[in-house]
Amino acid sequence: MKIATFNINGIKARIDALPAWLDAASPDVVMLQEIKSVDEAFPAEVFEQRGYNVYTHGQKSFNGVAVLSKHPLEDVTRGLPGDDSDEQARWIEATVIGEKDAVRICGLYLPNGNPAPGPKFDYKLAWMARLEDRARALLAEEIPFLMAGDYNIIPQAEDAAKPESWREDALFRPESRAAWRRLLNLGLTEAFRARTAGPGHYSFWDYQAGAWNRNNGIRIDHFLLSPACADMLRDCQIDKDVRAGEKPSDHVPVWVDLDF
DNA sequence: ATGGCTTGTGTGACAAGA
Repeated sequence: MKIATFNINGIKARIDALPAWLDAASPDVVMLQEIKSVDEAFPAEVFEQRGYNVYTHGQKSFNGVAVLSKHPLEDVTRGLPGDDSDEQARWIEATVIGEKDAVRICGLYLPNGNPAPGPKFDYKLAWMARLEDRARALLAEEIPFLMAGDYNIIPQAEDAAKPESWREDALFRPESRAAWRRLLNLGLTEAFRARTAGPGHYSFWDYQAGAWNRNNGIRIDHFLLSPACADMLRDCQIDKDVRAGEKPSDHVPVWVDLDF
């Protein structure tokens, strides 16, 4: 089962590039972030024509997440628990039934948090505390699960081409990385680092200042796997070449191949 | 980078992103 995450930076702007990647990569499931669309305006038919079931959790102008799945999903829920006043569309979860097992998949768009310090950074950290609570609850259910998406977290210095320039940034500040480590310390496995060591692996390159041409990137799109899900991991890759395509997103897809 | 680009909104510039 090939499961991908892709921050598309607007479904309207990616209406050619996203189907082109789907046709080339043919993932079974895709978690999308930053659809920047309300549910009614999401062009589901483009993906239904390609055999995908479409589940959206959108909002006007900003944020918005979705799941595309060749297998019908069960028990789809929208919104991260823990704050009924939070109106930002950043979380969707569902169950995928495989041949041997079922896996709970969570698609997330974690707040950027800049400028830090400030209210946006406070919101990021509060959101990460709710994420940790949700991970604990899923662990207690003892079902295999994964949490995938744009975490807006640079885990370590090796995950940035120029780590010194991110030192004060909400993506790399000590408080953000500590919250990330608390997730790992629950017993979750980061899929990419379970298979690939060393620097130079990125999932985002800014549109500005020739960041792509200079390979000035950061790795901020991640998969966290529960222990049972980590046992299913066969592969994890970053589709870097997508960044060189026609009218690309500033993020590229990351995917796992799971045996279930 | 005091943001050099790209989005959405909407038809003006601005807000937001990372």
